[in-house]
Amino acid sequence: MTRQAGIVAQALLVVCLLAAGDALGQSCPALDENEKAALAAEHLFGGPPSPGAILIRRGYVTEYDATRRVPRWAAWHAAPEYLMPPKRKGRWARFRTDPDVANPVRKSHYNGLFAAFDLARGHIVPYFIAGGDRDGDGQDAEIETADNLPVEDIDDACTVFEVNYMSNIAPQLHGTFNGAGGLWYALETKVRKDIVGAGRPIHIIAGSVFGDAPVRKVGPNKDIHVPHMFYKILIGEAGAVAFLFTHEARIGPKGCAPDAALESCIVTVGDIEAVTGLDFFADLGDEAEALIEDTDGRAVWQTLLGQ
DNA sequence: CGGTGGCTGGGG
DNA sequence: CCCCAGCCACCG
Repeated sequence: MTRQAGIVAQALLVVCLLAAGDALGQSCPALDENEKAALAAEHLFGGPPSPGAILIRRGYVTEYDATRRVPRWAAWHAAPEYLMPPKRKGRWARFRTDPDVANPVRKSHYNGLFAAFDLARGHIVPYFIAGGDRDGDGQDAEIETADNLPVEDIDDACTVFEVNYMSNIAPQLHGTFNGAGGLWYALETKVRKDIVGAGRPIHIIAGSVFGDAPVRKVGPNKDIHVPHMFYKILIGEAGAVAFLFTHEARIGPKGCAPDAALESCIVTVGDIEAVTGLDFFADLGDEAEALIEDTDGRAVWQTLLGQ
């Protein structure tokens, strides 16, 4: 190949990769109604916390806030068999445009935010629960055979792709929140290693909080809203424990500062409802709902940790 | 897509 | 101590 041809080939490669950078996740088989019902039943503990339209995925269920362009909440079942997703590299690492929302956020919309504001593409439903044989055909998204050849199950690959949809992403401060050393990372790590990884499956609901304070809006159209706070609720057999974290601003009287100890971020489910307007676990019925919402979060936390 | 890099915390 | 894991970023 001549030098000129080499330059042309290189340019073409770059163009193709730039186009692929905003790729759609469009190759996944659609879920039928029976599959959707089963997935909602698995992931959505106690019913949806709001009456809005929900998106049902293989690994989670979510309500996307199309106005603020971030997830409002997401709910998922975190089980030990889901802790083995393919290594997060190559196509498994790619953020994907959600084909199921209108005017979707694209990966490129976050370009430059990290350098300018330390805002990263933060997963609400984490990558590490995207594994497992979700469709029960005996094959995961990617396994190694005896011949050391990777074998792929497209349905389970879609679990991974859907976790990487940009509709599962919110702008999160990397250094002080989402990255190593941040409270969001610290809680995810505890869940992955010390709760689910220790053999105790749980249900999780997490989401964003917006209140009466100035909202930072980012992206090319300045329409991606940076949440004021984030919350996460863990539900186990002993009850629920809720965490409320300040991100850009504290809304209401609760919620810990970025440099607080993780345990000091524990609040009640009612505190999350007060600041979000959501109603969790409504399908349980008043008695069971009150029971799970009135449990001592700190005691539940210790139980989940096996202590 | 592969390669490389920064950051922090945990472990040998 | 260094090295690795898990968050990410950016480059061609």
